[in-house]
Formats: sequence, C-alpha cells, structure tokens
Amino acid sequence: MPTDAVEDYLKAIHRVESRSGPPVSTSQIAEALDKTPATVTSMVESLAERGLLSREKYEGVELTPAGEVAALEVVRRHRLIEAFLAEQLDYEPTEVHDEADALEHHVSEEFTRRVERLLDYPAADPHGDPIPPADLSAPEDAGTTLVAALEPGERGTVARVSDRDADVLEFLVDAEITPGTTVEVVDITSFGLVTVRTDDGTEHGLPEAVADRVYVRRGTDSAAATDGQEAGDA
Amino acid sequence: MPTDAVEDYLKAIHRVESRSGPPVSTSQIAEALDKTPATVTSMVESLAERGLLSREKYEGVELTPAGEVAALEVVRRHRLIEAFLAEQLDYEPTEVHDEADALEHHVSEEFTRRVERLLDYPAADPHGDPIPPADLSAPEDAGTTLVAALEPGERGTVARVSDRDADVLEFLVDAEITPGTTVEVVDITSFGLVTVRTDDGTEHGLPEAVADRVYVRRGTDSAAATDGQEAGDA
DNA sequence: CTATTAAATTAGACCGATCTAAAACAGGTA
DNA sequence: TACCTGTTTTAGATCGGTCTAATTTAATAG
Repeated sequence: MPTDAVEDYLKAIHRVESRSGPPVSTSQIAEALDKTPATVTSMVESLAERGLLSREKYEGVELTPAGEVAALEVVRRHRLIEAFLAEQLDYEPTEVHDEADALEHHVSEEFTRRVERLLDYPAADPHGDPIPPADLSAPEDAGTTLVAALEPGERGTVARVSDRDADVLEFLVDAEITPGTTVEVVDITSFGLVTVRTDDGTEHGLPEAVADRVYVRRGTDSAAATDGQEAGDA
Repeated sequence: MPTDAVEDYLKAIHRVESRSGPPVSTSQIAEALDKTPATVTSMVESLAERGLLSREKYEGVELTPAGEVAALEVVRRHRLIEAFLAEQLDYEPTEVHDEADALEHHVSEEFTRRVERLLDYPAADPHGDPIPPADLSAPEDAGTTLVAALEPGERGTVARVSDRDADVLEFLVDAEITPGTTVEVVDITSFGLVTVRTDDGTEHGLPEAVADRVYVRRGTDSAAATDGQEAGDA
C-alpha cells in the first residue's frame, strides 16, 4: 500500500535517525533523497497524517513505531536483495546497491522469505550491514565510525562500510577496507584525514567523507567475516 | 525511462495484437488492463506522440517497431523472471505471474542478463511461453488454440497454457494439462465445451474460457517438455 | 532588543495517470 | 434515410509527487 516514495522517505529518515538520532530535520531528509526542502515538507506532512511519523513544525520529525516497522521492512528487503545479488548472481559488492534500491519496493513478502531461505538466513549484506529478521527484532547496530571508536595507535575490526556513495565504496574496496579486516589508526589530522594501516601493512589516507562511512569495533576479531557473524553485538 | 504504466499498456497491446492482430481497440485494452476506456484513450494518445504506436481515431491502435521492441523487452523480462522464480525459488507455476508482473518493470538489463545466464538461456517460461533472447529476435509463437488446431479425434501436444487468469491456470494444472502433455480432443459441443483425453486416459471437460487458453501443436512430440525445447517452430 | 541570516513552510503550478459524465461517432436496422 | 446502440472521445476533476518563488520562523550577532 505504501508507495515507492513513501518507502524511500521512511528509509532515509530511519537511517538519519539511527546515526544522529531524532529529530530529523527537513534539510537532512532533502539532502538524503535529493529533493527540495519544500517537497520534503509536504511529504512529511502526509506521512504524519498517516501516523508514520510525528512532527513538530520547524523542529523536525521522528518515526512512530508504525513508521519504524515500515522502514525496517524496507531495510530488510534491501539488504536481503543485496545479499542475494552478490551470492546468487555474482554481483560485486559495489554494484548491488542501485539494483536493490529499485527492487526493494516491489518484492513480495513471499519472495523475501524465499530468498532469505535460499541464502540460509544470512545475518548481513555484502557491506556488513545486518539484515533484520522477519519479525524485525533488529538489534540494528554494528560498530561506530572510525574516528569515534579509535584513537591513533589503536586497532579495530571493520564491522561494515556504507553503501550509500558508490565512489566512497569503491575507494574502500580498492584499499581493501572491507568488513572483517583489521585496521590500525595511525594518525588523524586536524582537517579530518585519517591514516590507517590495514592487515597487509599498507597505509591509506582516508578523507573525512570516507572515514565517516567506515564502522569498526575496537580490538581485533579472530573470526573472519565472509558472511555475517557480527549481527547484534556492540 | 518508460513508466510502469507505459510498459503495461505496451505489453497488453502486444498480446492482443499477437492474438487477434491489429488494429487493437480501446475497449480491448481497457478490458485487458482493467481501466476505463477514457483512460485508455488518453494514454494511447500520449503513446502515439512518443512514437510507440500509430493510431487512427475511432479505429484502434497498432504498435510501431519502436513500440514492439519496448513491448518485447517487457515480455522478455517477465518470462525470464517467471522462469527464475520457478527454478531458483521453487515457486509453483501458478504463483509466478503476479510477482513477475511487479518485478518486470524494475530489473535492470544487467540483472536480466545475469538471470538468463544463471538459468542457462532458457527457451521458455514455466507456462511454455517462449522467452525472447536479448536481441529480441523473437519468433514469438508456439501453437494455436485447442479448437483451432484439432478436430475431434485428433491429438496434439500442449505447447503452452495461458498464465493470464489464475483460476484458468489452476484448472489446467489440476487436470495435468501442462506444456508437453499430449491431449486428444474427444468432443466439442456447440456451446464451446471441449472434452479432451490426457496422457493417462482420463477425460476432462474444458469450458470455452479454459480451452481458449490452451495452445497446442498437431500431432505428438516424442521429446518431453521439462524446460523449453519448443521455441520457434510451428 | 533589533537586525541579519539560515532553515522551514506556504502558495501556486505542473505532470502523469486515473476517474466520471457528457458529447460525438460508426455501424446496423427499420 | 433516419434512428438506435454501443464504442470512443472530450471535458473537466482528482490525487500523488514534485518544483520554484515568496513568505514566515527560529536562532544568532550586534
């Protein structure tokens, strides 16, 4: 019943909320969805009328429980589709996002469950983001951003990397900074450049925009991260 | 670039055209898509402006080559998705249609090709309908309707069955009248009831609405029809 | 406390897809 | 020929989602 657009808004609001917490501002949503603020205002009005979010004029917006559920359903479909594309159709991790963005609005619950079963109930998508189970009991976490988690000299395990921006993702894949790898923070400059050393000893300078999208847990994991054993800790 | 609605219209027009030939009337389209004739008129106007079909007011409509191509692309995606759902996700033949109808508008060319490859270039979907190859060089045929092809006493091989109407399809599956089975026409009544005898010797009375959706080739095939060896003959 | 500025909202328009109700048309019948 | 009858088109409205331009509000600096 919800339209594609409605699902996109809920998903975007959910993401922002889970990073910087509510309230979520009009401009944050506009930014995330590449819409004008005016458009967002009117959409958000109608979302509020439907009970999917609560809204304080000029203040921002927060998902209601109903909105949260709807958002999680989209996230679940998105990540399952990503996992499916990578595992069954040999997509590269960098390629799955756009396809999943289109499909996530149009697969049935039946399809979702069958895919989940086919993949044997994966815990995470190819970027390491946890896949909410069918009951949506999502712990929905896994790591904090690089600079928040680690001081220079400390090491951590990459929990996941953002799949939002294709360029950023490609940068990280090239540098072999992917879920499961260990990184040591060498240095953080005043202007946000983060230098890290990876497993193989090479160093990479990550611009702020990139570093902000790498999520790690402090310390090192012994278990490798081929699939997704890291759901629901931290 | 074409919207879902545009693709739906093209697909519907293509189907009608390939059954009863052009021109296709407003009411035929309205019927097929469950829209009002007024709606169809206005949509068809815009399709004509885009060069996807040619139109004679009060006469009907015919796909242009461009429209035909666009329609075949949708058909190709639809049938590949159906085949995929049945083979990879264990859907029953009766269940694939609706899911494919939703997905067909949103899978990329990349996805389509990968699925096609995964399935090893299937010739037909689970109902026996031929899948146009990537170059769309569709022979796009396979069989004529039961009553047109066979006189009482004659036998034929089921080439495909329509997946349009879920009830009809279920009826046929129950009667084990599926692509590849041999049927003998026992009798045809004046009011359109067709009695057929299947492989196993049982007889089934098919109401006109059902019989019209069974496509056969005269005579019997020795080859079985598990997948789709029957593309492009007849 | 006022003035500036950045963010958010309102006002008004547009487009695509749909509908209902009314008018125009085409084909067959008397 | 003139009239029905069913089909098609036109006219005009609505809805969802979007935009631009103008206005209002909240926060901040003086």
